[in-house]
Amino acid sequence: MTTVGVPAGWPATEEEARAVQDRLRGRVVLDEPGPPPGTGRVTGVDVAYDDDRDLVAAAAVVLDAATLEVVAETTAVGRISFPYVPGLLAFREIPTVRAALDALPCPPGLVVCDGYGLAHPRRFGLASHLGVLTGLPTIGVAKNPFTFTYNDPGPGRGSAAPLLSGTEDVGRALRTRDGVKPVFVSVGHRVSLDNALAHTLALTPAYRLPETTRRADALCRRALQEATAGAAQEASMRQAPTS
DNA sequence: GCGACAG
DNA sequence: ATCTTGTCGC
Repeated sequence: MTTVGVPAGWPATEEEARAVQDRLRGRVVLDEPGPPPGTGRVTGVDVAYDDDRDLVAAAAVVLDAATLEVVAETTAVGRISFPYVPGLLAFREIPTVRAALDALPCPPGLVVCDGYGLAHPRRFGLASHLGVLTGLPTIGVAKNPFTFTYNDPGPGRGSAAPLLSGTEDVGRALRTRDGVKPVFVSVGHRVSLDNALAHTLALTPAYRLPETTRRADALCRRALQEATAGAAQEASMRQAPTS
């Protein structure tokens, strides 16, 4: 487990954060297809919070894209770097997620984020931001439609419908399991939408959510609990050093 | 101005 | 995200 602080120069206000998004937005690469689904590695990243203790834990789990078996996994714990503000999620998640990615013993391949990429008020969501900062191919798979609209996809797995920001097409509502609520897929960095959808389907042979996010979610929760337990133990040591 | 709003 | 028990169903 890695420990991280808030990076120097990290935005402290919403205004600064929006300015960063406007400045970095132009660096997103949208004209690359990205790695072919089912080959190489796919990495899930996710974060869990304890706002009261000002703790955040991130996990990165690398899967073999063909077998979906775990190849490597890391965690990182740090201080919360930004409040939750819709549209500014990346500033809350990225420092710890990057630390977890940096700690991996192997290249992550495609990174699957829990949230959005292009589908964002300024077209620069978490997946876009993480991709630009790391140079890695990224996609976003979100559980909720955020502020976007869509028509229900057909009932079968694989059915998809446009995710719309007004009249602008920013991603897809994708049914990953028969008769189950869709997930919301958008491109991040260096991956086409078709490839993002294919990867998402390849990662959902059994559940609504990609195996990558399921694994990363479980791991970061565990890491947060261990960090929380560690903090509690240190506190009791200070009160009763012999216990 | 008010409400909604990824995690 | 997180607080939280049981419960219906395959």
